[in-house]
Amino acid sequence: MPKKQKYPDCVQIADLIAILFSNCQVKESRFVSEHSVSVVEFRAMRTLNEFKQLTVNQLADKMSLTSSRITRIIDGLVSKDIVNRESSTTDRRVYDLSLTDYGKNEITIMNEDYSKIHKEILSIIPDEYYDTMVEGITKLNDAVERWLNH
Amino acid sequence: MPKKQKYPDCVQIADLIAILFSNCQVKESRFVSEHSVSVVEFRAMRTLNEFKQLTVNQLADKMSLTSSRITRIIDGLVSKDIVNRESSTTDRRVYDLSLTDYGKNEITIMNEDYSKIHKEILSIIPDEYYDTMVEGITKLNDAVERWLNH
DNA sequence: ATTAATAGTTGCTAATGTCAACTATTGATT
DNA sequence: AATCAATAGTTGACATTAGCAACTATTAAT
Repeated sequence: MPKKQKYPDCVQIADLIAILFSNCQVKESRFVSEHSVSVVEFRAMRTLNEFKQLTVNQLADKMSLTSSRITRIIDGLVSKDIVNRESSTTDRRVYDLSLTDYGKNEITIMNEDYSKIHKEILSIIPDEYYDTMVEGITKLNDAVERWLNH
Repeated sequence: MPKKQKYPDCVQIADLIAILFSNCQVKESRFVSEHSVSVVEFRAMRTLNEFKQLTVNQLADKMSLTSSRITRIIDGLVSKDIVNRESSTTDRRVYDLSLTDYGKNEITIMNEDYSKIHKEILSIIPDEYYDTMVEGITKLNDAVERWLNH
């Protein structure tokens, strides 16, 4: 049997993704505006919290930004005492970046708040649909990621 | 029976949405880089294509931007002969914005291409999961929208 | 007729981001 | 060991995206 696609145009889903994307942008900026960091700073903090310690280039890679941009972002976070920037002991060209104790505390609070917002957002979805939703979004994300890597 | 939520923390889904959001950003900018417009310009063109004719304030509202920003965006699109900016006949303070024939042609081509990319992205998802995915994303989007409007 | 409100534009500023040139250090080659 | 190439991060110059406040022109209200 020849392969036949059920939904040939994908116009509906393309629109849907575009709208979701735009709404999430508004959501993100509204969230950070209630804390004392910016959208990128929050992203950098989350990344550093996940990987514990990264070099400038590694963080640039994780965040899909240039090392130059990372320098500036980290400058800001160091001045707020959120990030430690220490010269590597094995290679003096390298800087090891990690969260300070204060930074760890801040990101924990923000993550809790971030989850709380999503809990609030998702509270209107009945429990029995939750798995369907997670599955749907996971599939979409897998598909987008695969496309981005060719 | 007291209400009991099945997934109290929403940490997983919050992370998932954050990752999807970031991936979609990369996807959008890669898409527009293959055409001669920017991400916002594409968004403005799509909005004008959907509503046919809008004033500056109406477009600002649809795009969640300030009228000041819209002026600049439209300046660019007018200079590329994509948008018509005509003084309203009923109220001389108002400008009616609409796509030119060239603009309509361009957005049609871009939309086809945009759908093609999503078709490509979604081609790895088996047909039987497609509905689940659309449903999941729709539910998430409804929830985000409801949260944004308090 | 005067005052209020509205629609859009412009100047200024901030945040986000890239690229190219630079410094300092490390690795490779003869 | 000395030189050259590669790598890591920073800095300067610039572009884009965006908001706010002040402004002009027009319309609505008293």
